[in-house]
Amino acid sequence: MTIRIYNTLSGKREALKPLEPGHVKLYVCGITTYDYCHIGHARSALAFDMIVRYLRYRDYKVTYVRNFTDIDDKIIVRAKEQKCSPEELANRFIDEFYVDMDKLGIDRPDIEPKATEHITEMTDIISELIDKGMAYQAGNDVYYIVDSFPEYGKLSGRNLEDMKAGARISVNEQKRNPMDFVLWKGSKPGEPTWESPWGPGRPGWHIECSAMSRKYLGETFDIHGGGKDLIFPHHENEIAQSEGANGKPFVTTWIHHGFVTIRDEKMSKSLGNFLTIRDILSHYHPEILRFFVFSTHYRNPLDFSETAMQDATTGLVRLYKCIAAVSSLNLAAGVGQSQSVIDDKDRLNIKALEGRFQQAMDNDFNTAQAQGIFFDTAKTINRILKNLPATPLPADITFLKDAGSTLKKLGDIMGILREEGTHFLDTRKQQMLAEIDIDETTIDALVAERFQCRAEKNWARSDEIRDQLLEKNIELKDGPDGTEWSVKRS
RNA sequence: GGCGGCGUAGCCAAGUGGCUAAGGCAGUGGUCUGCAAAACCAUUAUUCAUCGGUUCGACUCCGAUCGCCGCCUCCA
Repeated sequence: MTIRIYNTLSGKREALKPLEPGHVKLYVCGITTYDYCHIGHARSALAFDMIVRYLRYRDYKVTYVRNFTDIDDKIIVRAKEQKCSPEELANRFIDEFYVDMDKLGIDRPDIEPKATEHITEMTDIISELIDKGMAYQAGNDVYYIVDSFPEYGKLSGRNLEDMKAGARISVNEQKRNPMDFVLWKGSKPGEPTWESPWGPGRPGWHIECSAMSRKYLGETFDIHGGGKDLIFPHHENEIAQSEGANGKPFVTTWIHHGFVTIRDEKMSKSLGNFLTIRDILSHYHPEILRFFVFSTHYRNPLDFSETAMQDATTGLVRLYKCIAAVSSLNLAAGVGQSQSVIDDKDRLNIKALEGRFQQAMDNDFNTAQAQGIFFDTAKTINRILKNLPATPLPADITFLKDAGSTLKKLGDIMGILREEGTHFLDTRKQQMLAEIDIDETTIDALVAERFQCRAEKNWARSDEIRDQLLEKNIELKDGPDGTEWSVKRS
């Protein structure tokens, strides 16, 4: 089976064929470091984290590069506002970014280059483009000549004529063609500057990715990724720069993920409708955010709402309850005299888990389908658990425990089910308990009183206690070994 | 205006032309229970925005229409 990936360049799903067999080289556009990250950034980081984990699970070696844009207009403006240097501002938000990434359990990429540490690599490419007649200096700026690259527009499906017709680009007297874009900006007083053959200045936005990807992954590599909003102009311009300078294809496969929306509108700083990662993580467990993110295919829009987060919570708790129940099975308890209670259909269903998971994920990383398979498996496991006799066959217990381990192993690719089931549920219980107006001692006392009442068949008082606790969002569960309680979400 | 995408049950969401249109949430009936809860079982789309076309066969391909969203300016 091969992994098929949707390629923005061709508009089709294509089989993954790394240029170097078995080794995938991946470059992802990272953040501009001037503010806290919102959940749109989280989706990007999570999507590529999942992709890298899946490729590694499928035995590919992966070299994963993700950059930091640490010099740019927004950084300069924000630094001025906050009365610090652009460098200080950038470093501060890189640190904050790592705080969020660590909380989300996202692995670090192999290489995380910063734009400001690769100025020479950028000026090299700019010089090459000038030598080839594909760029020109105008004043203290250097521009790319879009007309020199006949394939300009091939990624975004545009042509220069159409773009000029609907041009919203501000007129710049220096440019020969309004579509030409800046490679190097002459510096204004007070701005960070670097020396260059064209005078002091700083790089344009697009050139950093051309320069850093070439340095770390070569002139041609397998996958380049980012948000859909980067298709034009950012990635289109990268192609023009890199293919122009190198005279070789730049990237085989372009992966672009969809946006996080709120009430079906793109979450963005300019609309002011964004929620930061730390906003969300102060209310929800990181795995709940991950479960939510992966409930929709990565290319589709993902609409954030409290309801959707509640659904994700319910779903993840359901899976955790299942694996907690399996891990609490005691292998030594079985004395082996009973027969297997697992019928062939259920056995096959559980055995098919990993194969079905791979089939879903091979098809353009279909995590939504993969989650469906998890639920389907959990349902089967729960059914078997229900039918398990007091002294189950040890082989049955082993079979179930293996199924639980497989769920955890596959869940780890999406970054879920990483905790022990009982630990996750207990922690959650404690957190929810802290939010409501009752303590554990009181609950235990009432439960004990109710136990006595039930023994005396005093159902009136027994129900009264249950209702009283339910008012505080405490749900009771009477089992053969006594009464358990849990905190209900209000 | 140009380009791209989406429209599948009350809600969310898979579906790589052909086997019963996954799965989750919510709902309903049942098993269990003193009654509940959880879990399990059953049930919930003769139909995939609409209308045409291609095909032996279409949710899936093509065209048109309607609606929504995104990009074309910084953006994940």
